[in-house]
Amino acid sequence: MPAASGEQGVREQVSRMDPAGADPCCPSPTEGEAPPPQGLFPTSCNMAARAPPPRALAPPPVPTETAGKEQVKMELENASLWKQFSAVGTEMIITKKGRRMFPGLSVKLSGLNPALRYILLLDIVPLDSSRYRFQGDAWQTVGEAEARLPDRVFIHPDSPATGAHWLGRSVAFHRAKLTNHTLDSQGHIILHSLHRYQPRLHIMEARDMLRWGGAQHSFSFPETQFLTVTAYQNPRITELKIRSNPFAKGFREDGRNCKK
DNA sequence: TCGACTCGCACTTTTGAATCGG
DNA sequence: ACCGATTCAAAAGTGCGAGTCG
Repeated sequence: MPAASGEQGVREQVSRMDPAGADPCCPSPTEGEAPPPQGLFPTSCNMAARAPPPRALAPPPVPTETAGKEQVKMELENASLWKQFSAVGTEMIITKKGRRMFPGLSVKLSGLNPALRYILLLDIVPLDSSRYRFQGDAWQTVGEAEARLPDRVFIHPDSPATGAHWLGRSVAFHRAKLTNHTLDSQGHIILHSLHRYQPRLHIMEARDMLRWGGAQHSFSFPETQFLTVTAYQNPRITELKIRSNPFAKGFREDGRNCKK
């Protein structure tokens, strides 16, 4: 299946950590996108104020002299599935214990330096400042969004790995979990229910897990935007999920658990 | 009263340890 | 002793529906 081209449906921002500049743990918002209310990574104060998730670290920067000379590209592998959901209005269940995303984010990378090491990150940012409700047959805004929660990132379990490792294989973030538990200690990404979000993927040069720095590439795919819910609102989304998700096989018409 | 949320259920897939044979 | 393939049980991931909460 041909994946979406690097130019189609992909927005990339490339930024560079300034070794001697502003707070390296909180890079200023990248250009070309509405600046999120908070930086990509929590401030050290934020990190100290809450229990750190197992793989969500705020490492010190590493000055690097090697910038990506070739253009780094990221393609969404399962873009067609995402587009099916997006056409209906993607909903993601969030639970207290954490729920995986479906569809999951699966991408292919190109343009990385095979010899350099990289860390791949996923974070999810609010799309707007509204709260939503499913009324009639559509989502409508019903008021102001709740206060933004502390940012958390999901670090791909293979990180850090060389460019050679990431190139030519599909990189899946299906283990990332979403929760509505504001005091979550499992490192899941905390979101508000009934809000709209945009997942973002980041590639960072790194020598190891504790020394990040150098060029940073950020990508977002419009078709991966979603609304968070604690129970599906749109029956068409339920139908699509049951049809597409192997774990929900039991609810298909030929399954024993299907409702008549 | 109503909408949002939680929890347990029955089902499926995934994962990893144990076992077996070459 | 080692390694790869197979088996199997436990863990994890699904949506549903009833019950709870504010």
